[in-house]
Amino acid sequence: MREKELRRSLAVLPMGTVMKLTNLTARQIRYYEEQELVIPERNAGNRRMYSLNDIDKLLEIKDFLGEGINMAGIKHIYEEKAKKEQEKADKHNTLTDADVRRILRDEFVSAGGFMKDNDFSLRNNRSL
DNA sequence: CTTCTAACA
DNA sequence: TGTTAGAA
Repeated sequence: MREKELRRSLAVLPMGTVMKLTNLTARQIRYYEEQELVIPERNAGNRRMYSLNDIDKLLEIKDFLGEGINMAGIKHIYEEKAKKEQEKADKHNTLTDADVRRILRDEFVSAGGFMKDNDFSLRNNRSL
């Protein structure tokens, strides 16, 4: 499920393709970039290159606009979404007590070269 | 031929 | 947002 995300993030679509896929004008697409929504990569020739995720976001923006939401509103929506994703990332990266114990054990093992005795290592593993 | 930036009879 | 000019 990680490989798929990588491919969806690959910027391989030029403006013309994005216009056809989203039915938006180049003017609009560039304007949304100015508003810091959907920032595309640039190729060697300074051409904007979009990813499939960018396409999804542009379509989402088009929907929001169609529902009568303005730029400020859309920006607010993504700001909130970014905050929640950050919180989740923080929690996901929090070490559990089990993680700390495992890391501590590995540190001691590599530092002292203990655990040569099988009985000792088995007893030690059982306690972890 | 396509896309980019900058600007507005 | 549309459109256009001139460059890349």
